[in-house]
Amino acid sequence: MPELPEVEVTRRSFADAIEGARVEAVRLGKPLRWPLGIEPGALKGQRVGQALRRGKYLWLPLEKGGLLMHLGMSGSLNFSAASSAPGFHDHFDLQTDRGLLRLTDPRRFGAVVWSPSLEDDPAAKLLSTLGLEPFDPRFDGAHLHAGLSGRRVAVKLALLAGDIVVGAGNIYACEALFRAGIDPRVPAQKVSRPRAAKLAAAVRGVLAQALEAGGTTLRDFKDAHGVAGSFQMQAEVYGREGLPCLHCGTKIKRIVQGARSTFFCPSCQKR
DNA sequence: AAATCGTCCTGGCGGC
DNA sequence: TGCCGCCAGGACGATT
Repeated sequence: MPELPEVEVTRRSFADAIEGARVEAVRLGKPLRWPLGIEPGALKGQRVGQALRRGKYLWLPLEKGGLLMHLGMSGSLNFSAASSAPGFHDHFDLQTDRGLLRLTDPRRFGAVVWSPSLEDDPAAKLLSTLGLEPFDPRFDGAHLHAGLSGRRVAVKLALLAGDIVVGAGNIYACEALFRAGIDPRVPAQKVSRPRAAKLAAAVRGVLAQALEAGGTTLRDFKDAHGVAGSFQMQAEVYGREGLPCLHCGTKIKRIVQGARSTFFCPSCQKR
């Protein structure tokens, strides 16, 4: 599932190659999460700018507005000089004079939405609830602690909500909580200031490490050149139910929080 | 305001 | 072996 590292790895893998390209054609496949919001033909002839990332969204600027893209659960973007016939799960093609940018997304939770700018709807609305970027210097223990305060939900769910800090989805939230030694079930408001600082550092650390590993590839994820990530090899708790904790040997436990699996070590992670 | 729940979708897997 | 049913999972939008 593309989380921040996967989206950033994707961005880096095609941003330079596509910048300055001119749109030649747009092809839509099956409907994605939201409609494109503009007549595809209207994009023709426009130059592509520098791709940006905000949270798990990508913003591909065009001369008039731009495209806000989300990879959803199973999406990946591919950019190749040679164009090819679309496959069954290819639902958005941006043909340019430098190559074809294609969104492949079997589950179609992803989206490509045209917006007149990042400051106008629909992009502004979609981005308005997002918390700080994890590598923003303002994201620290104080910020995280303030964000967690007054919330009775489990700290794991507060992290996943993305309104305090963006980018940590299910895998990295589990990993960060393990690194910080915090039980994922602890009510958010019960996380002390020092532990919040530890957790903030853990979130940054795990996302940075995943970025270096090219992201996590469980099934579908590939960067824009088809390269898979390898962070799944370094995960300490995610997907390791029943296996011994790499630190203490206790069996890793799996519970369900907010209809999602949480993996944690009952010994290393305290309330 | 915060929390909960429904919703979207389909490959893959467990069960029989 | 083949079919069926269930589930994961990001995040919005509605509801309580």
